Amino acid sequence: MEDLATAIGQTEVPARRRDRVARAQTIISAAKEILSESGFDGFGINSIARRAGCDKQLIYRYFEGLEGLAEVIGTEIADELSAELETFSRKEAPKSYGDWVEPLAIGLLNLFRSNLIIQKITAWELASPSRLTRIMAEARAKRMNAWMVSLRGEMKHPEGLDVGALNAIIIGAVQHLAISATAFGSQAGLSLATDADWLRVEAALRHFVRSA
Amino acid sequence: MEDLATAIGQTEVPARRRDRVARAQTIISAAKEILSESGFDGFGINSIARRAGCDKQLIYRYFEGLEGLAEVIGTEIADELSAELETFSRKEAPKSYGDWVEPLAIGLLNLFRSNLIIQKITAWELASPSRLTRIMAEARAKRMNAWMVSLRGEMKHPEGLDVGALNAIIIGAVQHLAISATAFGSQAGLSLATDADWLRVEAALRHFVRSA
DNA sequence: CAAAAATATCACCGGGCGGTGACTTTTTCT
DNA sequence: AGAAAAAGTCACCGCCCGGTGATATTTTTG
Repeated sequence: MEDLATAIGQTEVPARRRDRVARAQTIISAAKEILSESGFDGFGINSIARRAGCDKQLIYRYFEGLEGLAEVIGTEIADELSAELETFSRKEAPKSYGDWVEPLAIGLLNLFRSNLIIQKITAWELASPSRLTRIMAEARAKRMNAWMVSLRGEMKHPEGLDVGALNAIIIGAVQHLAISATAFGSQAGLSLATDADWLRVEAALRHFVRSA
Repeated sequence: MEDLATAIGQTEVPARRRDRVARAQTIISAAKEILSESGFDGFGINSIARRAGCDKQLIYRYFEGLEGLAEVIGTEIADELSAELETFSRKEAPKSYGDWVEPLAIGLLNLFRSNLIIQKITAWELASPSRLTRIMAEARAKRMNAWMVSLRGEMKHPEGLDVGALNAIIIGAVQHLAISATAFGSQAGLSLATDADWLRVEAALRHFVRSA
């Protein structure tokens, strides 16, 4: 990279031994790792700095403290989330509530299953809401809600169906199952370890939403 | 009370200024309060002793530390839970899956809604499992599972219904909604503050399980 | 090259935590 | 009554936390 710059003849950019953006990224990565592993328990100035291999002072300088760092991570997560949501939102005009909500439910399920950080943020905001959890969850929740209403706007609701309540139930179940699976490997006596287990869940979910 | 004892002529039981069991109960109550309010965040030796108005040493002496205290509280909670579960388990032989699971779902929903401690224990075990959370959740989970299988044994399952998966979904949803309601007052855009809100949830839940 | 600014590190503070030993006061036993 | 045991209090320890000022090192600028 630097070779390119000098070759072009720009103001030389010597391979800096001190690179702020790289450092900042290291810190962000360390914080994300900790968050995935231990949640907000280990999400502290000392712990993050230790894992990033730098002094905690840098976190204050680069991000103006933990809250700033949380904001950065929150928006990063939200961006990744937005991208993922797009991938399973475009189906043709749904014909029924089941048609509409089934891919939504399955998509969310897999999204939550595969994203440990979102699991931790969700779980911690339920167990121990704080400034930090709220900062992180805010951007994410905003995008998810926007996405949902955008989907909802596309279809007409059947008469007599309380779509808001039904969705809250479905989404709640999906979140709970995903979180419980990584925490215990099971939920309410149902093992949630193998792919076969999850296929059962998917089938049951489909059954629920289609028969509604 | 003491008057009665002396009147009868028993070995006099002077109104003790130091009463171990009363003290112990004070400590347990204090711990439960803290648990309801702050979860396992504030569930520490110092904090509990402060709230109970006594020295933390007593917690070590009476309960052999935090873990012992957690065990006592866990079994207390489990006992209360067992009693409550009995109250809505006895319906006549159910004729369908919906018949069987509807009162179960609604009962669990109201039980979780009204029991802050169980909410906190559940939420914390998902967010930050530890020795303490596990100790507390163990007795409770054991009784709940026993109760569920006892119910399950009473009915024959319709063919093609994955009862285990369906139940896991329903129970997960119920738990998540209750916890989310006390934490935010809403879930997935659905307000969960007023009784009317919860009636919507109950109706939607009934709709789900009946149509399954 | 030297001065200035950015970058990074270190040492230290107060405070809360869990945990423990030594102590005083009360109750019970003989 | 006096001794032993139980109940309760106090002071202290080491540890890790978040936070901050002073300092060392590197990079950029003039």
